[in-house]
Amino acid sequence: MSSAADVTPAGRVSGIDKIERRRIALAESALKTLGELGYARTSLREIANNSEFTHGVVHYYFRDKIDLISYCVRYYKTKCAQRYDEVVETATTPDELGAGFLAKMTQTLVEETAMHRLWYDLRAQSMFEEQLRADVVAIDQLLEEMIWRILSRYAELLGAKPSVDAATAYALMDGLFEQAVVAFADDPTGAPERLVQRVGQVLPKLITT
Amino acid sequence: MSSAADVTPAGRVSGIDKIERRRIALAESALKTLGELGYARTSLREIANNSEFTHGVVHYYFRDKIDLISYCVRYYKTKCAQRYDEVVETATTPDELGAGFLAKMTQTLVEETAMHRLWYDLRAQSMFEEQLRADVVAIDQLLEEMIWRILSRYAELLGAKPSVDAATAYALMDGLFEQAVVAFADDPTGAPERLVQRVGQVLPKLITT
DNA sequence: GCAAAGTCTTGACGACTGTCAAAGAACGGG
DNA sequence: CCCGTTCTTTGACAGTCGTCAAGACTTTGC
Repeated sequence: MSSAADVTPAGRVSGIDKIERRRIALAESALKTLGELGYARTSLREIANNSEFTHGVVHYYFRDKIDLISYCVRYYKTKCAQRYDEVVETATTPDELGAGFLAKMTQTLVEETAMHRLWYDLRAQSMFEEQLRADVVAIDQLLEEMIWRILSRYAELLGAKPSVDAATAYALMDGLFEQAVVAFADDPTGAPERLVQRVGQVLPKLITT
Repeated sequence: MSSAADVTPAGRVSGIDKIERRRIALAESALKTLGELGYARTSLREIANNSEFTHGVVHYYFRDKIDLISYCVRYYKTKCAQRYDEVVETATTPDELGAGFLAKMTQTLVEETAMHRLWYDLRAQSMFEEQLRADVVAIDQLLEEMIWRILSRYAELLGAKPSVDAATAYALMDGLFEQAVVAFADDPTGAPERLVQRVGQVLPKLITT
């Protein structure tokens, strides 16, 4: 498992980078705990216990709990942004793009279940805690753009055009994905296959030839 | 404001009914607080404070916190089940059904924002707390059937058939609605209109003439 | 009208939370 | 090597949480 807190080849890190690396290391550890327990049940002490640090260190690098969570969310954002970009860039046929998209979708559903659970949790929490709202909105925007890149490229390869706007397309795909995440949490059996079947059902309806 | 704990005209209530009425009154009060604060920030004392009862009463009628929340969820379920049934039964043309559906959808978005926020919160929590899972799954099932009644009736009035299965249709509609609820929580301006526009965009694509 | 059952209030408990401050360790420049 | 800065540990704080129990009040059955 690679850590983002690796030192440079020179063995030294500049001061500002060092504290940034600590923050990243803490965020990664916190995300692991958050994904396991959810926002409500995760305490700073629990985060510290599941890491190599003590609970005092957390407060040395983050002003308070919201600051930490907020940082985690922003850090997480950078990871899921370009998850599908490779598929979009390499696919040369509609089928290839569709298959690649579905494959990546089920892969992330299975391999990063905890992160997705956490995302839907945090999005719900943002409706009650306005301090989370800005970060959540930003991630939603990012995901919407990602879906739009896929859909418009898919239409382009078919010599067609998307028949819905970006926000609608994202809401539809997200609805299917969240359903799969909830179902997967309840019983992993068959959830990925059902997701593939349903997305495959819907995707052709979102373009006009 | 009518309470579900009204006494019968005779002024007496049977023993079993009385405790059931208390539970309902407590659940309604709890739902108000839950919708305002969300699952994580709602304590039993807060529920009691926002009601006419003391915190001891809560524990007299409910074994523990999960028992109360679970009861609230089941109680809430019965209210949203037949929300759209009237529209389905009275509409005689596709446009009438579509318009009625959209009108009810935006109405409940605006008037019952808190309840919807709570629902998406609880569904997310159910992925971490398995005690909530059964109730959440039951409600999801109910909502899926509701959407299916609308869509299949809509298709019927058009002399057509739905082009997606019930689970897919529900996931799509739910994705659009959740997007609207989140957007509405952030900024109520225009969210209902955007929801109408998007659902109107999608609905025709879910049937094959 | 009295005893028994049911209902409610009050106060307490142990555990947990976020936050902070003071003491200690590690480190780097002089 | 030593001293000042940076980092870390530890322990404590005030508050809140869910839970429970002992007693007071109310209703019911006879």
